[in-house]
Amino acid sequence: MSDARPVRRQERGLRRINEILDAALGLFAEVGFEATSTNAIATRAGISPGSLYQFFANKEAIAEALSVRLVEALREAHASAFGMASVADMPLGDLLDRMLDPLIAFRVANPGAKALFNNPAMPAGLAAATRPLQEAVVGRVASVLAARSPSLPAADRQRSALVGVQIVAAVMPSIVAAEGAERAALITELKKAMYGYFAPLDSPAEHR
Amino acid sequence: MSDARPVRRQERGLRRINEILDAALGLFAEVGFEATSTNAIATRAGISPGSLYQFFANKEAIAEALSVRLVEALREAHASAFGMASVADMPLGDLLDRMLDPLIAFRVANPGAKALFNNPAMPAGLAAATRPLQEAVVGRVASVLAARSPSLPAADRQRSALVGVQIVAAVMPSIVAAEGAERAALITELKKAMYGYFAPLDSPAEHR
DNA sequence: CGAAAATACGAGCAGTTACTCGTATTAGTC
DNA sequence: GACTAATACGAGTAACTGCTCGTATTTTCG
Repeated sequence: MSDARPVRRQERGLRRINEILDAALGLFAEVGFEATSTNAIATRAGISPGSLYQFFANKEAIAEALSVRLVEALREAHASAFGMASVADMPLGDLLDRMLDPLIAFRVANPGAKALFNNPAMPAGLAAATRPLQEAVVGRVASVLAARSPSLPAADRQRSALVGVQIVAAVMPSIVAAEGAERAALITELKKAMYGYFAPLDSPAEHR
Repeated sequence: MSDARPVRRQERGLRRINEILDAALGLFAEVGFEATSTNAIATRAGISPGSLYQFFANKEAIAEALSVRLVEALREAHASAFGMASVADMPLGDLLDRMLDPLIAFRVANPGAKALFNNPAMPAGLAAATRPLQEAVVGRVASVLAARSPSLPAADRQRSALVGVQIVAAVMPSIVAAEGAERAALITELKKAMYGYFAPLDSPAEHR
């Protein structure tokens, strides 16, 4: 109802935006989305509360921007992992390695991402802000599934992708929290679970 | 540091405690733990904020008591489902049905339980309050695993139980949210995932 | 240079939160 | 019936929340 006028950002402003996003990501990692106050974000970013609101309309908008930044980063991580290789022809085990390893590396490197990813107890505002992220991830998995199992009905495919993503999301916090050998063991368990779930759905060429 | 003196509850008090717990469970289901205010719990329970604190030291203590109540209810649900039948000899598919069906029924009937169960984004206070619940559930699964696969090292068994519980916890909200055919389909998916994960660990008598 | 836009500040606002406290009522016990 | 402990009330408190606003500085650009 008021000004929809877009602001012409200068370089300084773009830098600030990134600093704010970094601060928010760190705080989300440490105390979660709800418990992170906008004043705390501003303080960690080294600016005043007023300045923060020069760049973001509200707290939810920060989560949204963060979500966009994460989709982008994840897209790149996966793109480099897949390269030109066709997703349809790979053995399932290799495919899981190629999809999960970058994702795990990403989550280990960005513990704050946890707050943004699909998890069952997401506060209302956050859920709205990260819906595109969730959909991007589930859609990505569904399209891989479509390539490998063209005979699977679309609804089943979508549901399987969702469940697969939820399983990964469920185990990921333990993986990120663990270290060394225990982390490796948990990663193995996750892959076993994913393999056990997807192998029966997979293209006949794959399993025995 | 102050009074550790236990209060001698009268019947009226015990009734109030249950009313408070019911109110809290309902609100947790509707808006989540963090967003539920203690004043709102008191109001729904039909008492004043002051009265609430006659029975619970703080908000976290309410979650704790609720957690205890849920462990109890769940224990009963599972006990009646198992009866005398030995957990060690059952086919894996049957075992999964017997463990998961009552759990799903319980969660559908108690949507508020969602806030109390293991989920990755649990606020700090709630996590502390419900740790016993998590441990009870994981321990239960681990002991079933121990009965069926005695050769599995204890550490592996514990880890597998944890991952199994996390998978269930991850898919459960979707199941509770869905209805009719979609819910049934999601339950099937969950069981497929659990079967795929546990079958390779299971006692040799079981698979093929 | 000079004006407009972008960036910056931080005290402060209205609202909410978990929780307290002084006081009143009710129930159990001798 | 009297004494004590349990239950009940609800206005109040201090802290904190997301966010605003008046004002000041810096940058861009003609």
